[in-house]
Amino acid sequence: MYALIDVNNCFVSCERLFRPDLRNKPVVVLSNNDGNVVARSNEVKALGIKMGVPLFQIKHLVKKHNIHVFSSNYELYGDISERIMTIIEQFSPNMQIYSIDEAFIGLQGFDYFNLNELAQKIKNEIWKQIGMPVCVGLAPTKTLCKVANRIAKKYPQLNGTYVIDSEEKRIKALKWLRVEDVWGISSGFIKRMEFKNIKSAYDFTLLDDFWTKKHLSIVGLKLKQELQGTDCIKIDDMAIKKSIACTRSFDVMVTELEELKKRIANYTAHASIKLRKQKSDCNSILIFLQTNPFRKELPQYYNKIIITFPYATSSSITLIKKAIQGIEYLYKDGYQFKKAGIVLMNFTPSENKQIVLFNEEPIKHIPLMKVMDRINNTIGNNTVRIGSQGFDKVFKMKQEFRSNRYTTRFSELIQLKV
DNA sequence: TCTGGGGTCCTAGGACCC
DNA sequence: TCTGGGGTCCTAGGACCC
Repeated sequence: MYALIDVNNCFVSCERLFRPDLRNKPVVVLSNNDGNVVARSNEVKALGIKMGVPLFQIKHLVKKHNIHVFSSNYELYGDISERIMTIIEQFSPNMQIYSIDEAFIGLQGFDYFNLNELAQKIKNEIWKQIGMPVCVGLAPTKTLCKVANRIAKKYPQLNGTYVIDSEEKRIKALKWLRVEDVWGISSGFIKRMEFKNIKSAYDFTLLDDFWTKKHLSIVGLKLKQELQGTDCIKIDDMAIKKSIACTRSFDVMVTELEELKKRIANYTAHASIKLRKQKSDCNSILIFLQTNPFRKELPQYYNKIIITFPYATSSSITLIKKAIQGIEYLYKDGYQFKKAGIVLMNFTPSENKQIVLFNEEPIKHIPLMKVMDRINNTIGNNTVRIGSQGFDKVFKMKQEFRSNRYTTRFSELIQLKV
């Protein structure tokens, strides 16, 4: 058996933690630049406001229903998430953090436990220690856990937990769930199944294996078997990432290359810190640049380049140099740019670094980065930086409605003192 | 006027090999 | 005029997730 612990309306619940007066009131949290709705309270869901709609399209509803609006505050959400994960970790040595608000744990060896009691205990512990509401779904496969969790969320009388531990419960749950709500089934798959007249998740499990594999690939077949109760997706320690990205839409249109270079340098610095934190090096970086696709009346441009180097590095200096080469190559005069970003790729562990004969990177970068990270960790982000990052506010964003950094202000305070 | 960010996995096809 | 068979590895792009 596995358990899936999933925070209810995560970002909204984080905001409510420090604004208890907003419980039972309609609340939304927005994406960067206050663009789209990325989290909704139950009250907002009930109004029919969909995930991902742009704020400007629902301005009238915000006013009419007195919806409380927050800009995203990822520092806060990340910190709350970490605390929740620490509690979950205590229930099983076998854990996979799936996203900022979800984690699976493996329950091998829990045969003699009352699983529903265990689920309640996890839920109550997180509520008691942190004040965040979660639902817990238990089942023999991860995909069925997702189903169980959905049921736990949907029916309040279950008190936030549900266990699928019999064939009857499995079939009942799958007949209840619409196929488009199955984890891993999206519009592409639905389209390919159109003529099969499949309505429920249960209908999906009746498909022929051969047909499923042929049209929905191994992914679809695994999904089907998972729903049938065969464990196909193992717990996977996702602690080491395979790529690290930093991309941003700009608060304003940018036309100058110098401005783009500065922004790209900051994105790269940000990503390289994450890279060093997980003790990886990379040997390629993708850089992209694009205009605003919503402004169809303006000339459009999108381009990307992948720069690969014959050695692996995590040096901000080297990576920023490559990123700037990339943006210089991509830049075109006469366009108004709205978005840019970088992705670090092809990781190797730092400790068994391959020695390269013609490495162009000075060996001094390694201790230098260590010192830089240590200073920035203790005194505050960006206290020491690479010259090309400039000295402007680092990630300029429209954030009209941001809450306080309630839990992570420590470094800011020290910075003020300095 | 205003439209997010960060990931994973799979596959087809190209470029090689003998 | 006729032109084989069987592999591996890599990569870009697609599809999916939260």
